[in-house]
Amino acid sequence: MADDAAPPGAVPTDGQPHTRALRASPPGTGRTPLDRRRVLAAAVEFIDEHGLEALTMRRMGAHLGVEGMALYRHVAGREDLLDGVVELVVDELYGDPEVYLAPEHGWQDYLQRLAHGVRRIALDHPALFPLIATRPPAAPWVRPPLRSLRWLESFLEALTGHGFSDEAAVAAYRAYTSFLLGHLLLEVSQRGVPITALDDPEGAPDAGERSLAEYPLVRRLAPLLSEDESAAEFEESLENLLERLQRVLRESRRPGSTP
Amino acid sequence: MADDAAPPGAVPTDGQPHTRALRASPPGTGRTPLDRRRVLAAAVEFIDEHGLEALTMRRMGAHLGVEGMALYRHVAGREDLLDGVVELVVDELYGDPEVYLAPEHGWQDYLQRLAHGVRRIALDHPALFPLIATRPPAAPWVRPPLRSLRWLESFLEALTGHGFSDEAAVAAYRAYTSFLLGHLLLEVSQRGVPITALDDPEGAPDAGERSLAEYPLVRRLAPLLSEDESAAEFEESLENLLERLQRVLRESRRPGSTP
DNA sequence: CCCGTCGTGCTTACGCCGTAAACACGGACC
DNA sequence: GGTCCGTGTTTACGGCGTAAGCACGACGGG
Repeated sequence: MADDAAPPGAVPTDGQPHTRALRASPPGTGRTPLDRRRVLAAAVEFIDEHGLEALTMRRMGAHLGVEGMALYRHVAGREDLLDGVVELVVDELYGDPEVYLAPEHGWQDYLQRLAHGVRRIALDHPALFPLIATRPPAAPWVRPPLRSLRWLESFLEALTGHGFSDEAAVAAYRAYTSFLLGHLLLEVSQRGVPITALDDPEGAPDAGERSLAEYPLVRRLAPLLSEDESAAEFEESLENLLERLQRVLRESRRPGSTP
Repeated sequence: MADDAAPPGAVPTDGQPHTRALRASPPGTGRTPLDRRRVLAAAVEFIDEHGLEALTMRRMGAHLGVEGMALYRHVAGREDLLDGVVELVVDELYGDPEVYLAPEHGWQDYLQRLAHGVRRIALDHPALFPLIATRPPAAPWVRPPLRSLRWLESFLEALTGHGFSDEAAVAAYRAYTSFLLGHLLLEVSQRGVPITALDDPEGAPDAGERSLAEYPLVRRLAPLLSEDESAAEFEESLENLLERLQRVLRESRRPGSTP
C-alpha cells in the first residue's frame, strides 16, 4: 500500500526502508529466463549446500533471484521438484551409457563400473542420497538406487547377454541393488553431511561419552569403529557379490552337478 | 512390554513404587493423563496407519483426544517425537535381550535371530522403516538399523566372545548392518506401504506400461520381476554373509593356511 | 475446611510453509 | 499498432510447528 514504486524517471533512492527490492528485470539485457532444467540444477546445488530440509519453494526462488511462485511455471510443485532432482542426479551417470555397456569387457566390468558410478554420485551428493534411496520409484520393479527403466534394461541386457538365465539376471539385479543401497546409504550417513547450515547451535557434546562406561567393548573398540573403511568395504563386498554371481552363472551352465 | 500393569486392589493411592523426584499424579477420575510413552506409542500407531507425512502435531493430538499443544508437555517437539518413535520401535526387539545373547547357540545363531528380529520390525512398521534407516544415529559408529549402543555392544560381545578378532568383529558389524539396511529398505519400499491414506486419488495407471515398448527385456522379464522373492533373498544373503564371516574367522585362527 | 501450589491441557498468536488465482509486462507475430 | 502468450509477481488462504500465557483440578499444609 504505502510502497509506491518510484517512477522510471526519478532517482531511486535505495535507502528507503519500506521499499521492496523490485527487481523485475535487470537493465539492458534481460536475464536468461529459467526453465525446468535450470530450476532442478539449482535445487541440486541448494541441497548440496544447505541440506534437504532447508529446501523451501521461496528459498529456492531466492536462490534463483526469483519470487518463489515463479517456480510453479516449471515444476508442478514441491514433490515434483524433488522427483526431478532425483532424476537429474541419477541421470548424471548417463554421461555415455555405452561406456557402461561396453560388451568387450564383460558383465563383471559393467557391474564394477556401474557400482563405482553410483558411488560417486552418492559421495558427490550425500545430502540427497537418502532421497534417492527412499523415494518410491516411478515404475514397479525398479529399485533404488538404480532408479530407471533404462538402467534396469541395460542391467538385464548385460547379464542375459553374457549367459545369465532370466531368473539369475533378475536375482542378480535384486542382490546388486540391495548391496548398493545398504553400503552407500550407510557411507553417506556416516560421513555426516557437512552442510553450511543456516542454523547450527548444536551442542550435545558427549551425551554418548558418558554412557560409554556401560559399554566396555564399544569403548575398547572405539578407535577401530571410528576408522573409515568405507571404500575398502565397498570394494570387498562388491568383489564378493561378483564372485557369488559368477558361481551362479557357472552352475547354471552345467545343469547336472548337484553334490 | 507391559511394564505398567495396575497392582491388584490394595491401596490405589500408590501406583508407582519408584518414580523420579516427586510423585507423578496418578489418574484421578478423568481420562488417563498422557505421558511420553503413550504419546510415542500413539505416534507409532498413527504412522503405521496413515504414513509418515500425515503425522502432524495437531493430528497426533486429535488421535489422542487432545489439543496438539498438549504434546509439548511430553516431547520437546516434532523432531524429538520422531526420535522417540524410532527408539521405541527399535526397542521392541529388546523383549528379552538374553534370547539374542544366548551363548550356547553360538554367534551364527545370534546373528540369525537378530536379523530376523529386525526384519520383523521392518515388516510390522513399513511406513517408518525409512525413518529408522535414514535418521542420523545419536552416537557415532552406531549404524542403522541397529540403532543403539546397547546392540552394538551385544553384537561385538557375541563375535569377540566366539573367537573373532577386534578387527574382524568390527568389519562384521559393518557388513551386517549394510546387509540389513539394503535388504529391508528395499523390501518395505517394494511392498508399497498400504496406508489408509486420508487422500489418495492416485490414478497414474500405466505411465510405465507405455514406455515398456522401449525396454523389451524388462517387458519379457516382467513376470519374474514382479515376483516377490524378498524372504528367500533375505535368507540367502544372510546365509552367504554368515559363511563369509565364518571363513574370515577360520582364516584368522590359522594364520598361514591354504585350502 | 480452605488455600496455595503445581502439573496438565487449552487458547491464542506468530511466522513460515505450499500453493491457488489474478495480475503485469515484454516480446512475437499479424 | 494490436493481440496473444509465456513469464514472473502479488495477494491470499489454510495448515504447519511452536512460544507464551491461561484455566482448572488434584494435592498437602494450615
